Amino acid sequence: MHVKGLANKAGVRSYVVRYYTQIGLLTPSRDSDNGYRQFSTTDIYRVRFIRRAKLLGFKLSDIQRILADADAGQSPCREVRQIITRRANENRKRLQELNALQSRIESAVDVWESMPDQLPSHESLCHLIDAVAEMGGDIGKVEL
Amino acid sequence: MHVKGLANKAGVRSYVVRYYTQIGLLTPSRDSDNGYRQFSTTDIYRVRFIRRAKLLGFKLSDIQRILADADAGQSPCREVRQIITRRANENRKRLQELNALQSRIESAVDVWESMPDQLPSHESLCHLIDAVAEMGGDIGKVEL
DNA sequence: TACGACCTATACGTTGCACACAGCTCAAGT
DNA sequence: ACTTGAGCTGTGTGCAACGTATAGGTCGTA
Repeated sequence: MHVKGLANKAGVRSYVVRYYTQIGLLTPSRDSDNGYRQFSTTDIYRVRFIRRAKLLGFKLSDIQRILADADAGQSPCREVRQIITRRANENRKRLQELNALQSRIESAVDVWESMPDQLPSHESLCHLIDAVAEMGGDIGKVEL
Repeated sequence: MHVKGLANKAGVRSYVVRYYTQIGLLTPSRDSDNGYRQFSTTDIYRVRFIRRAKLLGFKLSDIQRILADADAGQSPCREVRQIITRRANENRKRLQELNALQSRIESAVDVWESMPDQLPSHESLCHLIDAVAEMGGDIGKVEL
């Protein structure tokens, strides 16, 4: 099985398979004829496992550690429990931030409905955005 | 004013100033003595504006367009309205996804409380993760 | 054997920083 | 005047997880 074959059976795109190979999540042999990556049927389970783990919010680097345990014949479940607990907390915080962002956006849209467009002045590049800045919060790290 | 000066007055780190310069959000001249980036006081407003816009979920590429309008003496507000409306919808979708993810995670943690760790078998690399896979959903694109 | 659809490989672009490293500047101390 | 040394500067590289651009290889059919 080559790249496309595995990709189809696992439900991902070809470049995903190549990327996972590149970072060591998959370790195919090479077809001696043409040098193509040669995958086994267990790689199908492996890729599906990776996607399921990502569904739960695991990062690929997490998954790498988990798979390393499994490959070594050890139960990765303890590792899994640790990671998922940490990730759950991170996500909770992230969700709060995003919810706050969305609130800011939606109230901004509301406010702007009734405001006219205006040319930029010296200290205000766009009063629409400055208007929201009044609504509080310092300018810390923001992520989308 | 050099990099650190602007960074302090605008409330960001030095490398942020350098990055914004690199992508063209800031266009300092160069100190003829030593080649350092030379900023003006209006750059302080500019950086603060950028941070406020980011607070509202604008991407730096959005901001670039907005600032280009403002630099050309045109009101960027129409552009702003368009972008923010689009972004609001995107964020709404993203929030739904993240909420769903968090639900999956938390119920997974609950389920796992009562499950024992287990060695990986042929078709199951980690039954803790496989257990959640049963709970539905295909393996589409997932983002953290 | 020639064609062309499809596959492959590598390499680079994306976003918004964060950091490593080496060199430069400037004030204080001797 | 000279030497520290802290702190600043510049460039360059790395990160996550792909997506894409490009050039070339392979295989079935005619």
